[in-house]
Amino acid sequence: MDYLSSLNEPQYEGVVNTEGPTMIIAGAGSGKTRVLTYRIAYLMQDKGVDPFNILSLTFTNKAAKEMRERIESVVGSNARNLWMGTFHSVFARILRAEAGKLGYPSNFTIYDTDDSKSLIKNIVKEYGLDDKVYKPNTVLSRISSAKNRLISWQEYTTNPIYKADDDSAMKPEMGRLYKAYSLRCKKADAMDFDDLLFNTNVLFRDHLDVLNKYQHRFQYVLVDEFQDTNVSQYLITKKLSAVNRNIAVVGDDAQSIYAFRGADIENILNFEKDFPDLKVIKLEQNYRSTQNIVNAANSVIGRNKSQLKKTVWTANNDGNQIELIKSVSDNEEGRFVASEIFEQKANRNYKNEDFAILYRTNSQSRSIEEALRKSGIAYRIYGGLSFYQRKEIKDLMGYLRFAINPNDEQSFRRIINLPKRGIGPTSVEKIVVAAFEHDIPLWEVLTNINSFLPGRAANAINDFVTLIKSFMIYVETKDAFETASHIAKNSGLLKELYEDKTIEGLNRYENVQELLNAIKEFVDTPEVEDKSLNNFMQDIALLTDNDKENQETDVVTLMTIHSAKGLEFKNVFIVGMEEDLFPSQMMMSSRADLEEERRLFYVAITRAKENLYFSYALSRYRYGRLLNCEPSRFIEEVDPSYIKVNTKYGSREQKPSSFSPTPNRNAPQVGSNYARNLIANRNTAPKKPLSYHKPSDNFTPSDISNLKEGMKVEHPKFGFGKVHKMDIEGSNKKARVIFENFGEKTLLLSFAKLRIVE
DNA sequence: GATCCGACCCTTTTT
DNA sequence: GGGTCGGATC
Repeated sequence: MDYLSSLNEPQYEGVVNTEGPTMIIAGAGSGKTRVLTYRIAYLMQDKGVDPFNILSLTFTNKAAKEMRERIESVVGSNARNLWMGTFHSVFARILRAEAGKLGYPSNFTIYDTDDSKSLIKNIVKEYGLDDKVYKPNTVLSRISSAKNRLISWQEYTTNPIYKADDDSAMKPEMGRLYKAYSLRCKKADAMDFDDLLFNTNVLFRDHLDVLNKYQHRFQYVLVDEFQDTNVSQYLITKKLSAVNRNIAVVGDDAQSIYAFRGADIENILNFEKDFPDLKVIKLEQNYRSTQNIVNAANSVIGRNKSQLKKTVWTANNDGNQIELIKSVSDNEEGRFVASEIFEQKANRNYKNEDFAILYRTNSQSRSIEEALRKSGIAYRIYGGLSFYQRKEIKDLMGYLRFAINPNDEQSFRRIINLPKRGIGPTSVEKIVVAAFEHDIPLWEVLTNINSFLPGRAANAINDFVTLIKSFMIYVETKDAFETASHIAKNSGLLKELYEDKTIEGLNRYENVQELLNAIKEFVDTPEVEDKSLNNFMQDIALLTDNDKENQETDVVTLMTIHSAKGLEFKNVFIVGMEEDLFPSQMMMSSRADLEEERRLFYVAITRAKENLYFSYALSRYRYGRLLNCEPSRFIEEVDPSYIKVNTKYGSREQKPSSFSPTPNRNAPQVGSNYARNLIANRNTAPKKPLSYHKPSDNFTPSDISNLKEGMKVEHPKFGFGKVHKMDIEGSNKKARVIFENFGEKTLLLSFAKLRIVE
């Protein structure tokens, strides 16, 4: 095969070693995806394996989709028949086929995290427990981690170990909540994300005939990002491949960043125990990044105690040093990043798509976004609030879900009084409790509401039931698009949105239209045989924004480091490199946590192909307050020879001594690398204390698009000054302003905040 | 039961 | 900075 000739030795091994258990330890940028795709292509083309017999599990829908496309480009459209997807989507599909065996209908609802949390909130309230102690997040993560270790609520509530744990955590009711939560999900014919894996394990444990069927179907099993699998996922793959034993796992322990979600690095060790004849292949040559970036990354990850031995190296050029950018504030950080992108595009012919800005938390995107918008740089944000999490979308989805599964408690709560029907929380609570106490489905209570509620409320419910029944007929007889648009209109949702003429209202209306368009597209796809709403809704809860088609291509990418895993960009900015932010304050309590955080840093560094920037700010808005920040310890963890301080940005007063920490906090740092770096980089006199102008009380930036020479202006930092000259370079307008106390400064109009005084 | 307003919490990261 | 929740009021 000609495509095989392009592979190096271990890559080749990874592709053609198809029989028996294989573990591929793949360093960052070592061509992992290539090996995986070629391996599958090789199975199909050279070994004649039917794609229906290959199961390939990835971590994100996006990864699955990309891999399928790449395989398709080698072997053609037959690749569509591969079983390829995330653990959650593949096993949701299997669970729907086998649902009856577990006592679920095949149209069970998948609860997303919001559904789970709000159900927990309801239960905590019903039990009269303190919602400060039993926060939805805390409770859910406890339940989730139990499920991911395959601990059922029955086990949890009978084994005193868990009780003791919860008692000492001052949360003695956790077991009761786990039980109630599970029963309520079951009653609603709903599974949460963890149930999809948990119940697959139950299915394979209790129904050997089913297990047997899939064991024989999946002759070859591949698992990508193996380091991020949890126990529940691992056991599923282990069982599935127990007969044919053709299992290949691919991963990199250095990039394990999902321990918080139950991912267990032990899986790698267990794998060796479970499959003693395991063949281990190491991919160590990095083809992605420059020498400097690879070395910097190695110097970081070398600090972790727990890791598998491997040496990532590259034959690429040395490349440039990492540039360290210091800013006084998060807003300035945004401006610096934006102008660096602007400059690099102009000087080195990069396009927007060659840049990524990575951060630790989604909330950091705002200041960056603002700066990019102001400088006219097209960007796209991944993650954050996903399309399907928007209120108006959830509202419509609530109706769609409820028409398919009228026992879905969460959807019921969402839509019952939307639009207003005069049914308040009291009635809703009565209905839900009645269903539980009489042990009958929610829908049965609703259809016989007169036995449960008195007059006025009952009438409203009856109208609601009639409406839903009319929707159900559509669900049964029409395609997804007809059904959804009918429901959107006749539920009154669309009307309500249409009447809202505010900008946000318009936006919401458009979002609903976008959802309807997506459904239309689904219906119009020739390959889709089952065009029912039911089919459309199947794994919609498993989709995230990141899975959406990218409409614009030449855009700067903004995303969390977590979402960036598996991707690569020519130029990468890691922003917000500050203590308590990255590493996150929540990850500094234990060595294991800090090591995970460091692996995250490693992932971030290794996304870059050509140029890498670290950026930190001395102050930043967090929880609505302006906080002082210190540079991240991670900066000093990179061997200083790979870093240079960027002197283009930052105010002149504090130029070259740049990456000094603010003089406070940990005095014991003296003698650390930190202090040494500091001294090594200090090549000017000690920095002058800052004495910036304090903006006038009435300071509000003026519209400065028509700024003229001779105007008197106020700058929030530099104080008062006079516009000396206007410069225009391309689309870039600059003003040279002579400030009373700071002399001449050149300000980019797109960035500068100036108040025109006269 | 609906609506408005102030108090309070918050922030990891994702299927 | 923003989203949620509870209390006061209609």
